[in-house]
Amino acid sequence: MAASLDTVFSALADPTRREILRMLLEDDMAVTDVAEPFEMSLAAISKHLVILAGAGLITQEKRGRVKWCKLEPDALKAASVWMQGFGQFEPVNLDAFEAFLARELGEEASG
Amino acid sequence: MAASLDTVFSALADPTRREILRMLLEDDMAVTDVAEPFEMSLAAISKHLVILAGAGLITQEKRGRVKWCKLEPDALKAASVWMQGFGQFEPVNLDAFEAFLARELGEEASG
DNA sequence: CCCATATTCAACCGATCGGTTGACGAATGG
DNA sequence: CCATTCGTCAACCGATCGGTTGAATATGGG
Repeated sequence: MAASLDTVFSALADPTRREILRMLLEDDMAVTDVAEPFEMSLAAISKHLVILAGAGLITQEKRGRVKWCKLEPDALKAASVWMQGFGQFEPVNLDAFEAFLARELGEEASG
Repeated sequence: MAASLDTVFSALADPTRREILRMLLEDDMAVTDVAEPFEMSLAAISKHLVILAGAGLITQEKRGRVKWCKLEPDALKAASVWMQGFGQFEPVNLDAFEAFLARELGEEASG
């Protein structure tokens, strides 16, 4: 479950895989539907999905013939925390602070 | 300067390079000193440093014979922002909020 | 000047990566 | 039952990766 920083960062290093994550942000998808917009084989996409699952960034559940892919954003947490360790060098980081507040408060207001 | 997400994430995917960044968090270092704690050749470390510089995560400045390596934490910003796009799925993320506040306020208090 | 130090370059190596293709297995439905 | 759809497996390919070694290129100091 808790994948290493190695696997998470290397999973994120490929633009196809990042695009897949972005697509899954909107909704869960079947493997075939994930592959559709890409100009590469289904097998290639299937491999990318295995790598994303190995990094914990998605989970896959088979229902009938169809394997559904679901984003698991929590897997980014360890990587994010690691990166935050370097943020202390930024003078105040007001931008990030405001973005953070806007997101949290916006969520509270609308949820 | 502004490196791609590809180069940043793949630079971060290697544990040796992450350890180098961690070392540079404490202070600027010469190439030879960066290499010292690792059980691999100087040339290998030199290559790692080139990759980190290519990703914008460090800069290197030659003074005399010695090439100094300096952390550039801002290079993590784009990657961090990209990752934050997935954070909205986390219910409230109080942990991150508190960590953020602690860091920012702690800096203000001690600075 | 000459030698030591600091770092990179160049060639090489085996392993992994990202892709292909074709065969295969598993579930669906007329 | 049989054709079809969904997805993976296996073998293969060229390219890139992470490492080595040895030579080359500065630079500094006595």
